[in-house]
Parts: sequence; C-alpha cells; structure tokens
Amino acid sequence: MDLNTVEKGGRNAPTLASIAEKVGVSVNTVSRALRAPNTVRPELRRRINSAMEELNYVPNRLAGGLSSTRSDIVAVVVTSLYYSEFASIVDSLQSALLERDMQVMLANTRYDADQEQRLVRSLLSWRPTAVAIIGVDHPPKVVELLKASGIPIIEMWDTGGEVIDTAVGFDHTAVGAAQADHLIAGGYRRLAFVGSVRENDKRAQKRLRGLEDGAALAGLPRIVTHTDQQGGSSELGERLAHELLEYHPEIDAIACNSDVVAFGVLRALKKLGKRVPEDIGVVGFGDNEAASCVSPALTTIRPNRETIGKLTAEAIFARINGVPPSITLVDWKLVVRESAIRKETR
Amino acid sequence: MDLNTVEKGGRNAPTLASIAEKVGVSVNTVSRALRAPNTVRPELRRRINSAMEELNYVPNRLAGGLSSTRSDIVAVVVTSLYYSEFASIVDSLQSALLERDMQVMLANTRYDADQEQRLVRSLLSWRPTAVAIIGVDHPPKVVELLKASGIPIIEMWDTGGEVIDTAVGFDHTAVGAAQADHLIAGGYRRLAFVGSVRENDKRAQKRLRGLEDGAALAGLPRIVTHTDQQGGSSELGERLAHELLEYHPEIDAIACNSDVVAFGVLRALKKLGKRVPEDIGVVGFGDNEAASCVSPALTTIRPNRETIGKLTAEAIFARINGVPPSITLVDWKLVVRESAIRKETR
DNA sequence: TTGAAAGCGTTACCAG
DNA sequence: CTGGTAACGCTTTCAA
Repeated sequence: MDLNTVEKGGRNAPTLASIAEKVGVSVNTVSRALRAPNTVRPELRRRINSAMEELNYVPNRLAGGLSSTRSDIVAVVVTSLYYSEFASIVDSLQSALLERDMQVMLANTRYDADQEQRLVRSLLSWRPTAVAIIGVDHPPKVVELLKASGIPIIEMWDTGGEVIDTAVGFDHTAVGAAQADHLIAGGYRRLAFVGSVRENDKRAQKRLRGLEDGAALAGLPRIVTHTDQQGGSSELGERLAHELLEYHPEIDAIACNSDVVAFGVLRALKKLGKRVPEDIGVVGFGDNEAASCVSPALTTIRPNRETIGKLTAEAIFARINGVPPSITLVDWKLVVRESAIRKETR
Repeated sequence: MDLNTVEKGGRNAPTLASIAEKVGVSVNTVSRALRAPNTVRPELRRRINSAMEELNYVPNRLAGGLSSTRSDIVAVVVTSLYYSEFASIVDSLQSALLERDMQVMLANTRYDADQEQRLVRSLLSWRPTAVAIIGVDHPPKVVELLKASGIPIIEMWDTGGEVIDTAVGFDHTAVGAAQADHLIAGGYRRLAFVGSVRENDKRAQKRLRGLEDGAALAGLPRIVTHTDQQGGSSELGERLAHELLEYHPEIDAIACNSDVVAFGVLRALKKLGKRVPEDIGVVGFGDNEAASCVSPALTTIRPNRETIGKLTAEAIFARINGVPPSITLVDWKLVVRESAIRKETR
C-alpha cells in the first residue's frame, strides 16, 4: 500500500512480539490466537487479527518449526521434470498437501545418483515432515540417510523392489509384459525395444525385462534392444529406429520406453516407407498428451499419475498419524489406439 | 545401517552440540568447521568431519535460517505444471540454484487468484531468500505482500506490464503479432484464434491482443476468437475448431494458444476434410516436444524456457548481492514447419 | 483465559 | 584459532 511499509519490510518484519505489544497482551496469547483461536476471548481475538492484518504480519515458520520440531515441509525428489514425466504427480501431490498447509520442497536428480545423495541430504536439513521420492532403487547412502531421518518416506511410481517405508506406484515389469502381450495379440512376432535407458533408470530396465519375459513366454525369439543413455526425445527415437531397422530388418514391432521416443520412431518408419501398423507395430509408454494426435495414433500405457500424487499425500497423512507403512498399487492401463493392431489380423 | 540407528533417528537427531561433545570442542568451533573450514585447525577439522560422518549428522537449517535470517530457500510460484508449460523453467532454475545450495519451494496456483494469494503468504512464512513467480499480473494483495517482504522478487515469463522488482521473460504481445505476421506471410487472410484463455491467464490475453493488432495492421478483417475457460487439451482444440468452422467457414488460418490445442485443431481439420496448410493454416505456441511429430508438423513459437530459468537464478544472485533490479528480455523464436505455409503461395 | 519462562539448534559477536 | 554468550521468533510447559 504505502511506500513506507514497503521499504521497512524485509529487515525487520513484524513478529508475534510486535503484535503482542500493539494489542497489549503477551506473545503467548497472540500465538494461541493463531493456532487455537477458541482458547482466546473473541473480542481479544478480533483485536489481534486486525493488528496482524494492519501490520501485514507473516508468521515465521522457521522459528515455528524449530520450536515445535514439526516443519510441514514435504521434500519431493523426482528424477526428471521433462515431458510431463512426473510433473503431474508433483502437481496433484502439491495440491493435496495444500489442504494441510504443507509445502513442497522440490529437487530433481536428473537420474544422477550422486546428485540424489546430495539433494536428499540437503532436503533433510530442512527437517521435512516426510519425503516423497521417485523410485525404490537408491544408492545405499541415500537409503541410510532416509532411514536415519526417522520420518515417513514415501517411494512413488515404482513398487517393484525393496521399499524403505511406504510405497505408492505400480509394477513396471508388468507394464513391459503388457506391451509384449499387446504386440503379440496384434499379430507381431519379432519384437524390439527402443529408447533412452539410463543407468539409473531402474524403472525403464524393469519394463524392458517385462517385455523380454513376455516375449520369451510366448516362445518368440529373443527381442532386440537398442537403447541409449541420452535422454528420451523424438530425435533419439528417430535415430534409434533407423539404426535398428538397418541391422534388424526382420523386426515387425517396436516397444518404446516413452511416447516421445515413439513419436520419433513413427517418423522414422514413415521416412523408411514402412506402414504402421501394417508392416510394423509400435507401442509407447506414458500416454503423452500428444499420443492421440500423431498418426497413426499411438497405442501406449497410461500410468495414473494424478492418483499416485493424491495417494502419496494420503500416505503421508496416514504415516504421520501413526498408521503403519504400506504398499499401494496404483492401476495403469493400456490405451489401445491405432499403432499396434495389424490390419490383416482382424 | 543397523536398525537401532534407524529407530532412534527422527526424535533426537544429532546436533552440533552432539558433535562438539564427542570431539571435545565447543559448538562454535564445529559450526565454523562447517561454514568456514579454513578457520579451523586441519587436524581438528578432520576429527569433526569424521564425527559428523559417523553420527550421520544433518544440519538443521531451520535453526540456521532463524539465527542467520537467511534461509536459502527460493519460493517458486507457477500457474501450471502440465504440458511442460513451466516444468523446464523450474527444472533449469532449480539446477542453477543448486550450485549455491539453495532449495526450491514450489507452489502451483493453477491460475487461481485466491490460491495465489494464499500460496504466496504461505511461502513467505518460510522467509525465502527470494521469490520467483510466473507473470507480472497479480492481485493487489499479492503485490503488497511481495513488496512488503523486502526480498528480491523475480517475475518470470512475461515482461509486459508493471514489474514489482525484477523480471525475466518476454513480450507476449509480440508473440501474438509474430503469429499474425507469419500467417499473413503464408498467404492467409481470415484469421481466427482458438484455445483456453482463462480469466487469470493474462499472457494468453496479451498474445491474443498481439494477434488482433497484427491482423488489423495488415488491414485484415477482425479476427474471430473462439476460446474457453477450461484448460488447454487436444480435445478442447478439436471441439473449438469444429465449432469455429461451423459458424465461420470463411476462416483460413487458426492461431492457437498452445501446441496441445493446435494438435486437436489439426485433428478436427483432418476429420472435416480440410487440408493443412493448403486450405487452412495453423500456428501454435509453446513448442511442445511433439510439435514436430504431428502431421503436418506444427509451426509454432518456441519460448526459451531453459534460459528463463537460468537467468532467473542469476537475477536472484545478483539482487542478493545488491545489484539493482532489472528487466531481462529473453528471446523466443518462430519455428517454421509445415502447418502454416500455403503451398500455392510458394 | 492468560502470562512467564525455558527451550528448539544455529549463527553472530566479542573476548581471549 | 577457539570459546562464551546472546540472540533469532516461535511453541511448550506450567502457573496464575
């Protein structure tokens, strides 16, 4: 409003004491008026509130947290923020947390194990109420730090492994198997796997394993895999598909590690004069918002990201209230579109 | 490691005092060993470090922040996390901040003004070192809170308006004008605008205005706009395009408020038997990772999100070090692909 | 219903 | 180079 207020700000923001003094009560009473309004006489409460409003009082949660040893910060660790990969998990988690006035402190490891350790340590130093982290495969030191913190740890997205405390996600091996099954049901026999599979992307590795097992179970020849450490992109998909078909022209189906990669694969196939789905079937993973917009429309797996975020928030609340650890499986589904049904097969 | 450690954790984590006691020095010395290692005898420093390692010491930054009145938290406020809209800004910002060991505290307003006020207040209570927020148009109360906080405020993404302190972004009106210019140069004359334009999405409104002005400047008839409050999606784009062409069959070019909407528009046009770019030109905004994968490949505007994130971090550092406020324009570019060049025109 | 006093775990300041 | 001692702003007993 007026410039004086503005200039004063920062250096010496109003404290509970300022309010207390102004109203003529003790710090204590002001504090209670904030946290337990009905333990304070209504008239007094009103005066306190208006004093706060007038001085533009903003509580200092650093002090509050230090004093109460509860911080209401939730540390969230993701491995990527690109391509909607985890953005909507964070989104729904944050929005659910909001109802309890909890804040998200975000860190992104970019699939780097050292970074993960550094970030977790750093995050822990804020004494979060809980940490929500992507995946169940972490370097030993990270696991140790997390365990030693004594707070609820929610591992999200993947449940296929040893969980530290509580997990909300799904089985990525099953996803790979579903890709295989769908391709096989679509009439394809010589499967390949293509995409970015980073050393630390254990989920991608699990999906690949599921795909391999699915093919083996059906008595198909060993699947051809062609991957790269570099991050997924349509350019990568295009390149990998070109290379793949050069060396393995017999391939008639390609499972991709992400939709974006699949988009590039589709582009490569078009350039090579291969018809999809007639000559080659393609299936993606992730259900990118554009999956239905490419042609042919991409058949893919849709993980339930919103639900994972929401259930993670609920798991945090539950754990804080003493509910024992748990593992929650969140459903996903195969979204059948056009890219993996052999027309002749119908 | 061993379960006892684990169980003990949380409740009484090791403090500087624990370390001090163990090593037989004062708390003070331990603190300095951490923050200014070379003010402590090397041998002592080593003993302190190993004691910390052994006890799995994690500093309590709530206490540190309270004491030093510097928190190293950067509050980041976005209006959306979907569709890579701002995810990569957050990504690059966070990664740049990491070098100074600063943490991102994230909030998402989802284009809701009340939410924005609530979130900003809440964020401010953590006494962040700076706040980075999307846009320059905020409710008066938010502006007041932000100003009163006395910390550096970096407004990102948009620079077209009154800035509180410092801004890093671009002029959205110019983007709209560029869309118009490109369509006009492509040989189109009856322009339309389609997409999700929320009441609080001032950037979208500015782009629309730029488009209108561009068309007017070229002496074209008033452009037809067909928008919705609902969030952008390909379904929305498809529906809006259908409706648009039903009432305005004369339209020969559509500028979209986002690529995802444009994807839906392309789908609608295909269903209607309209050829793109021959019959109708389409241009998007955002350069979604799939823009080059739809057919025809989408011509769109590519904002430089990474740069915005990086420069925002730099602006924060600069402001903290007393460098005066500034407005930094970040370039963007028109990525010409196939959807907006009339073949006959060539 | 209200207040006084003792922390919470650091950092800052000043001596030694 | 090291150690006391006082904040930092709030919450938590415990009394009144």
